[in-house]
Amino acid sequence: MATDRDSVLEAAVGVLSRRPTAHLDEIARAAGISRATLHRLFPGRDALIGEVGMLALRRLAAALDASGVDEGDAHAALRRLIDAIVPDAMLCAYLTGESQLYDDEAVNDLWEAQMARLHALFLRGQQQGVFRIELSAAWLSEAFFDLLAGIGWAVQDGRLAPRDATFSLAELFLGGALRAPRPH
Amino acid sequence: MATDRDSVLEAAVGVLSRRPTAHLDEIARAAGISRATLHRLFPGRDALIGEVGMLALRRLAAALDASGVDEGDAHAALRRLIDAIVPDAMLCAYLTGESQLYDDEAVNDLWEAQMARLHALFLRGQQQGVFRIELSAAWLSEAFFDLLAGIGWAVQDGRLAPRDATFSLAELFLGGALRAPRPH
DNA sequence: TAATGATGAGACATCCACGTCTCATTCGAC
DNA sequence: GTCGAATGAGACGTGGATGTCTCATCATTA
Repeated sequence: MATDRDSVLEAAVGVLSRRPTAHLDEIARAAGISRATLHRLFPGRDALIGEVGMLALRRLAAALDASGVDEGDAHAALRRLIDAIVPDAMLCAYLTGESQLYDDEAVNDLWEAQMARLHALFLRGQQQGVFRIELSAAWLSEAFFDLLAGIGWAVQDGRLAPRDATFSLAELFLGGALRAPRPH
Repeated sequence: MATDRDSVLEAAVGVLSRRPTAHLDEIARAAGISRATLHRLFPGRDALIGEVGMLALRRLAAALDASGVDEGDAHAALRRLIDAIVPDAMLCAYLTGESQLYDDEAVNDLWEAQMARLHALFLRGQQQGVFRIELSAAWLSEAFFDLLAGIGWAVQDGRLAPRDATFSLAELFLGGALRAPRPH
């Protein structure tokens, strides 16, 4: 049973990621609480979805902080970021997939702030000569997030072993993003 | 004004991709027809969404056919496939994002058939020694589709120039998927 | 043990999108 | 020009999810 808000939000992601239009009954059941308690924790459906988005963005921001992407070697920072964020890949997948989140101003602001950090990381990496300059930093940012979301789905659906997640993401993305020949 | 079914379906994708819960009024208006006519063309919302999925899958199948992915050099085939499918990237993006399509049996069957062709392409490429074997063919298939969807979004939202679409997809993905050092 | 707070279960009204219908108008064919 | 089919506009009933409420039960604490 999940009584605290974050536990409920994680349960909500598990349901909403698969069926974005799932009834609140179903979400409440998945969280092990009643619909009444769900309403006591979150005023309504919109609030719940918004809070899920904010949770995902807090996790993303925490991963960006923990991996120190804002300065230093871009290649190493990106590898640290991959290690840090892959456990929350499914949250990020929901973040990109749920277009309803774009209506939430608070979510949007925090989202753009984190994407700006990611964009800056790739731009710095290009200036450092480690990332390819034929591909725009904006595209690298977006593609990274797309693959991260893909990792989340593949793991959740059992098509990819959790053990292989970070490796698969890092090797595929860095293979296409790094300027230097692949180090072997 | 779009009177034929496919034109309506394309207009529907334009709306549904951004707001999957958009009202039928909005879809009809986007297609330039009335809600009554929309109902005459498609029995209901589920049917409409299912037909959108089938349209996307027909386009995908056509691209796979046209690029001849089922035999021959895998690398060249994949490049031909990218050229052929990028114009319909947004349709593919909707295909992966709309989880409701998973409930449609006809969509699911055709979807798995096309994904099997893609999977076979990567497997053959690995056997030919052109694709990396450290990454599973399943993951390569999925990642390719994730990036294809990302291309669709980036172009639609104006973050990527349509001219750069095929290049950005091909360079990033092939850079990570090809076994041989990048040819330059 | 008694009391307070939180939770679960259920009932209830409300709202809104959907599906269906009718009718006037328009377009196209002959 | 006339007829026929197709379309647009609008009204209407319905179903279902949501939000709110009440009440009984349970856990925690004094």
